[in-house]
Amino acid sequence: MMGIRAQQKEKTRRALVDAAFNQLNAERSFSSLSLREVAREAKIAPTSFYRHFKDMNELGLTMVDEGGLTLRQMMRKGRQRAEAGGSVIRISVDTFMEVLESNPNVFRILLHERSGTSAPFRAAVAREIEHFISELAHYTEATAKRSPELARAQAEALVTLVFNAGAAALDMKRVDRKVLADRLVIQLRMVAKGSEVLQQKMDNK
Amino acid sequence: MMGIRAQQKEKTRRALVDAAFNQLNAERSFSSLSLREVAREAKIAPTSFYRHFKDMNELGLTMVDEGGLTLRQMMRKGRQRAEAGGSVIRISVDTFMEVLESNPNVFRILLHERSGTSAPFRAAVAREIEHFISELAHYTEATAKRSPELARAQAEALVTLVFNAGAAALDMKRVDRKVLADRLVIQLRMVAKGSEVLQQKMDNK
DNA sequence: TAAATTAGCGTACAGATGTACGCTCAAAGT
DNA sequence: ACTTTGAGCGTACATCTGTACGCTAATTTA
Repeated sequence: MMGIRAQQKEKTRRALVDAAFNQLNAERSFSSLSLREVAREAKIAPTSFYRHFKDMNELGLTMVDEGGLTLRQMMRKGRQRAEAGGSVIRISVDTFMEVLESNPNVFRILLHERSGTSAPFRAAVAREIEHFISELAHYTEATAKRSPELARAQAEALVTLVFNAGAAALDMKRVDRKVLADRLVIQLRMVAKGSEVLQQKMDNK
Repeated sequence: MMGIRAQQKEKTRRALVDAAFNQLNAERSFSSLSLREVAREAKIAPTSFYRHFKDMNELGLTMVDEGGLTLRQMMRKGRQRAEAGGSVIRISVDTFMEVLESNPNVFRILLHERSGTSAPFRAAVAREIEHFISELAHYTEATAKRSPELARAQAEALVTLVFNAGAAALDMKRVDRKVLADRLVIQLRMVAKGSEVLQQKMDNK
């Protein structure tokens, strides 16, 4: 059990993480946040920040980790829904858009820092997305009988398209997001179909 | 003809733009540059910056415009090469990678600010990339007999995959870039093939 | 030739930033 | 009951930022 002291500390730590997440929006990226701003939002003195994180970088990596968690929860949710039958692609896109909508700032940090300026950040995000890709590749290899190379390329393309659409969707109105999602589904079908054809060509040689 | 005075002014202006481009690298994005840093690099006093640009934002938009120019030159080059025959996809990817390698910082600002925090920047980059997409869609619609909607979705997917690979390639060694380019070609073929199949299905109804 | 324009500079200032240091005082450990 | 620990605070400082203001000197215009 956690002592009173540890509980309070955890609470403040969360306040810091939440404060950082809350300051993110279309016009504000993590790297533009200052330590003092975050501390201010979390209602602690700037210098108290150091009781919890070595620096802003460490806070950021914590946030990316939480993003990874969200991604994995999303995968589980998608898989569950897919079991009930229906178009896997459609279900996945809908699930993605739902999760995106209810955790915009989690995706903001993932999508932005993916091509950000901090190498550790990029690596951390890449690692999380890699999970996604390799799981998808494995799944495709097994169920759709693709060669490992093709499965990998296909998975990568799918994930690229999905995340890219996600970044675009973040600051859209619901209506536009719907259009985007529909087009995304078509694009994913292109990749899936095309991959199938390429695989057939290889098999016939 | 340009007077001595106007010439010198233009020279300094270029020095500022070049200074900004030169400060960009994997660890340094445009938005992290300060007016003073740029002025320092260009060897002028900070306050002289204002003789050329209203603020850093205006400098940045100028840089994005130059990026658009590079993109259009690239398209022209790709088209010329493609006329000589061969795989359009392969030729396009190779051209892209070449241009990327010789103008890394131009692509840095385009690729980074595409998902950056400044709305005007995002709009400017989006406009440049939109050229790309619509030209490609038009081309595909004409030569491969696609419906406008499918051509558009296909072009968007292709461009997304290419630019995404470009962002990843920026900070890779030559060898890794080769692997990436080969995989990109496969992915683009998937999209092209898949689009073809989808179009056929539509036509047969 | 005289007057007007202007690119570039130096000084100056208010505001923000990260963080070092030492204090307090409630909780945990003994 | 005592000592130790440590989360949070306030003060302080050096550094950086954007930019206002006024000057100079060379070019352009009249």
